[in-house]
Amino acid sequence: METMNTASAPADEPQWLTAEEQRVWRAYLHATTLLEDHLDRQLQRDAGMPHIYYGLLVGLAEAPHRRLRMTELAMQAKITRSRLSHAVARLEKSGWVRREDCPSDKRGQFAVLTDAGLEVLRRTAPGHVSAVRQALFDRLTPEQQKSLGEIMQIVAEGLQPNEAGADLPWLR
Amino acid sequence: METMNTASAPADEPQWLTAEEQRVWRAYLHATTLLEDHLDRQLQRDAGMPHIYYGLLVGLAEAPHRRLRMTELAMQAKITRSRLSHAVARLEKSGWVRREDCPSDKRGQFAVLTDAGLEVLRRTAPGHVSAVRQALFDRLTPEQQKSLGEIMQIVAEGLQPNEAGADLPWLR
DNA sequence: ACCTCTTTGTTCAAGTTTCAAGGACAGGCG
DNA sequence: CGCCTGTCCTTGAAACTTGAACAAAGAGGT
Repeated sequence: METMNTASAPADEPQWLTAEEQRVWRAYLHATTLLEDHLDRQLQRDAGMPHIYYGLLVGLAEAPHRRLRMTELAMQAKITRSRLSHAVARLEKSGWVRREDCPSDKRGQFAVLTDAGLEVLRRTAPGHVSAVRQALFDRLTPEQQKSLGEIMQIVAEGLQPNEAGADLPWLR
Repeated sequence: METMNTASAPADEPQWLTAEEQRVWRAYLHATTLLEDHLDRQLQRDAGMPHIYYGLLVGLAEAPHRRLRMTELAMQAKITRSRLSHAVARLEKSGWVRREDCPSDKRGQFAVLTDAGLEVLRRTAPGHVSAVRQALFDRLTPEQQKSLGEIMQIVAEGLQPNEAGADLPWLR
């Protein structure tokens, strides 16, 4: 719990955000929560499921044979296996996903997108894409889009549990 | 989905995201969910509350007399009044916030940051700021930080029902 | 005063997420 | 084989979120 700052900041003083950094951080928080809420409501209304569940169906739709091992699906969606377990149970109840045993590993389960699941995607994808466009891409210049992609790529890599050579000094 | 259109902008065909846009969008989704999870866990561990609750305390700490009307606090945090009601109930149970009646409007309630609440903030803010730095600012160039701020500002404004000291003539 | 519409904040029920715990299998090693 | 140890996934309870419905009080108009 000690800070090891020695250079520009006093040893035990935290490095507060500058005024400019605060503006950026708040804008980030506002934009991300507003957008997430917006898309959640859009999908709940039009597809009957929250945004993250929709993302699961998309992940399955793009996978070979429309199926993925639970762990793979969880990693792709950046959620815990526990959360995925509950989510798939719900999607199964809705008839959009079905579970299948893995023949080669008896612990394993496949999540498989059903025809009904694919149909839901087909029906709701245009509206969702449109919502994303309206909220994000339509408002940004090509340069901003490019910049956003780079920035988010960097941030995501930095937080990936077991990737990238992030051996930064672990000061807190 | 197959049915691909050949023209650039057919009237009734959805405008799918380009490959580049998809990359940006996925990077955005991954980065934001990873960062949100990361900060949620950091604060749950160090402060005993989720990120959004922490934001409520910060909002109160910065308000005059460390107090805000429920609706104002909800707007500032970009959450519904219902959610805020539950959150404040929980924060009250933890002793970090207290409710007070509004004298001028008998329906109204103030959420007031207690001394214990301020103390929690004082104790945990450095660690949180540090976490934000490590995950975000330390990884971006000054130009990227600036760009991120602009982009998020635009997105937030686009989704805000209506804000910014806007006294615009609203045609009804 | 009266009536109506809006605002404020809460509550209920249903749904979702988290964390800790656990069952079942796989892989390696003596 | 028997015994670890790690991986895969599920479960249950508690915490959190959501949307609709609600009571109470303000705000205006007539």
